Amino acid sequence: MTSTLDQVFAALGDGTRRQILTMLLEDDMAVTDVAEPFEMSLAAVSKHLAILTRAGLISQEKRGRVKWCKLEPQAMREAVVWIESFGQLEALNFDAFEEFLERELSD
Amino acid sequence: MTSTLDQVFAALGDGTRRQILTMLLEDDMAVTDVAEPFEMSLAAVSKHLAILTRAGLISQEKRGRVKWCKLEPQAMREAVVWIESFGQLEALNFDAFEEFLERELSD
DNA sequence: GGCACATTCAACCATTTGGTTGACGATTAA
DNA sequence: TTAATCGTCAACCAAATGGTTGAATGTGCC
Repeated sequence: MTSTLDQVFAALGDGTRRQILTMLLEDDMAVTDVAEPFEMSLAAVSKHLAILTRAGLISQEKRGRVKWCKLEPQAMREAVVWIESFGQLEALNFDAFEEFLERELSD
Repeated sequence: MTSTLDQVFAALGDGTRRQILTMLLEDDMAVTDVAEPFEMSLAAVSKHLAILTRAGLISQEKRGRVKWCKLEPQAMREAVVWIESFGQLEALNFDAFEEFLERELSD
């Protein structure tokens, strides 16, 4: 049951990585610049970026010797849909909802 | 930097746990009943429930020898707020909602 | 060419996760 | 009181996380 959803949520489950994503809202950044505000090694930040890349939350493109990190916010979409749909489901009367589903999916 | 947000996102980063949350949408459940559809030991499910409890996504109350699990969906609120800050959450699109339903409720 | 810079790789370490099995304490029911 | 049920605990295992350091690889600059 390893889906993208697994990786997206897991990637978001770390404050350092959420902070990186927030930084990338402003602009694309080189790995070294991403690492600058953190009190950890460059290699550690590089690993965080790999996890974000694997989850599809960022992309990395090498130009010259610099690797640029770019936010890919649509990767969050599936997670948003899950979490938001969850909220909507919760508000529903489940029995009525099942009837609705049967009607809707039976053709 | 371990926040509730860390725990909520990390807890959601596992398909088994998301499925448990979906099951609990319908009604409160005993641990044994939660475990029933899964092909893993009761002890394993018990650990998943502990992780969900630590994240605040469910609560557990023991009555007699049965421990009841109850969804606490407001724990997701902080996560929704965070994720919404990326401006990706437009009005929920119905197609995506249906996709979600088919994924979550098909089996 | 040679040096400095940007980034990753490799090896290591401690902790957490996701699973197992078997024993155990608590509770209910016969 | 004895037996069955509910759920966790303890010990173990393999794999992943989050970090370190030091060496290696590319690339740009003088």
